[in-house]
Amino acid sequence: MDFSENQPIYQQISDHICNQILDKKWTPDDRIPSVREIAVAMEVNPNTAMRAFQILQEKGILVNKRGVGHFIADDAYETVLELKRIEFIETDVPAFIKSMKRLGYSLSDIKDLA
Amino acid sequence: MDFSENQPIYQQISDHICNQILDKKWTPDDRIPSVREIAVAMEVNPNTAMRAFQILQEKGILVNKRGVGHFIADDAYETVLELKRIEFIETDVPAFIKSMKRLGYSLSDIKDLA
Amino acid sequence: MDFSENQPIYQQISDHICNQILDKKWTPDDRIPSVREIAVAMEVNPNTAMRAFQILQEKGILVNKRGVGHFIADDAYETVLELKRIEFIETDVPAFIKSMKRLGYSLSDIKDLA
Amino acid sequence: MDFSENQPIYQQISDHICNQILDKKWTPDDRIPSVREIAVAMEVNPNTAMRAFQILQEKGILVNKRGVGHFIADDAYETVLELKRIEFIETDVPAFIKSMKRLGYSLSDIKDLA
DNA sequence: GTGGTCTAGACCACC
DNA sequence: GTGGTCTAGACCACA
Repeated sequence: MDFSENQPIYQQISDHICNQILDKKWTPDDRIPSVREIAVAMEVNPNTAMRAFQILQEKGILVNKRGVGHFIADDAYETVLELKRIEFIETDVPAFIKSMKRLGYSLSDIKDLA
Repeated sequence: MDFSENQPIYQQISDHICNQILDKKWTPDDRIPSVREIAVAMEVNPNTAMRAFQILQEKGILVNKRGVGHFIADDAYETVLELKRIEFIETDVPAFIKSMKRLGYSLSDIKDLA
Repeated sequence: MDFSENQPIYQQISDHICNQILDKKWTPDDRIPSVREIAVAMEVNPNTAMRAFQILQEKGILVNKRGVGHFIADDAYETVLELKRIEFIETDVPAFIKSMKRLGYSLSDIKDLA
Repeated sequence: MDFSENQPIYQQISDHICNQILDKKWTPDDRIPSVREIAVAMEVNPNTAMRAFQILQEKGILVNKRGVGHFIADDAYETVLELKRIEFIETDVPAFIKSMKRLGYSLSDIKDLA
């Protein structure tokens, strides 16, 4: 895992976890590697890893059993999908369409590019 | 004009100017409001507004006549269009397609939404 | 039984037991479920359940007959009542009154809510 | 300002700020002392102070102007009041009433104590 | 072993 | 000057 510069690392980590869930690589009740394990694996400070976990916990995507570890929440897939879809539909798509039109492209042009 | 949090303000300003040019609201030889005017109008630090201008000047989109003001360059439209198109094709489109697929949408879904 | 996040689980367990006593659901000489039983029932680490028992034992609310189990002490009800009343009067009530006033409520408002 | 032990410092700080707002000592558009200033004044690490600020920012109680500082949001008073009231009514009051009854007290007893 | 909090100090981008 | 991110390392409570 290597990190881009324009986004805080903790956010990239939490996005990565969301993607794992969307791709069904991690499913409910799976135990996530501990803060320390992730920190070592990603060559990152434990605090940074922790922060990623906390974000997801607040959104109800991860669940924390104290003294035990972090787990994928039961409805994590649905939650992530909904959150990301809302963001996509309400933010990404309009922005994309807007700059597409401004640059003189149409959806069929995009189709050809994809 | 209100600013998003994920992007530096000076970039949002310079993007805004580019968009004005793309939308043909500002055309070559138009005099652009002075740094101070912009700063006041946008409730922004003059340094910030200045920085936006400098970026555009370096790219040849604005030209500066000392003691007079900033003006839209002759080939500003073409320059902006090319720059933005490259960024769009190489960065925005792939990213858009990627998250589109991950969320289970297709281009025809986007068509319906647009 | 589900646990809140702001308090250690062992304390929540021992509070729970105290409440059973106050509500007269458990009375002197009743044998309390074994540590293992409680641990399984509450989906908790046996160490955690054990710790709850020890606290109550130190306060003279439970008594331990080795090899047999834990039992409610003779004067458990009185002991619990006194301990909890002190805490209530000296800590809970002042804190409650303070935030009540800050939020613009009076005791008669509370009466209506209750 | 001295801190209790049972609660994280960053939470006590953010509660303190909320109380300042409830008590109308800080009003909308007031600039809050910078992270560093607070850190020095409270003899706390800047990171800890920062965390308190972020919590309030997420709740819309503080607003951050980048490179400038943190400010009390326009509707901070209403927001805080509502948040705290909900917590009070839905959590604190029922818990208080419950243990009050369990300990054999009534609201008129509380009145005498207050 | 786990998470959680806190410190100290550095570095950066932004205004 | 401001906030924001990150590291390194310590310490603690909890299970």
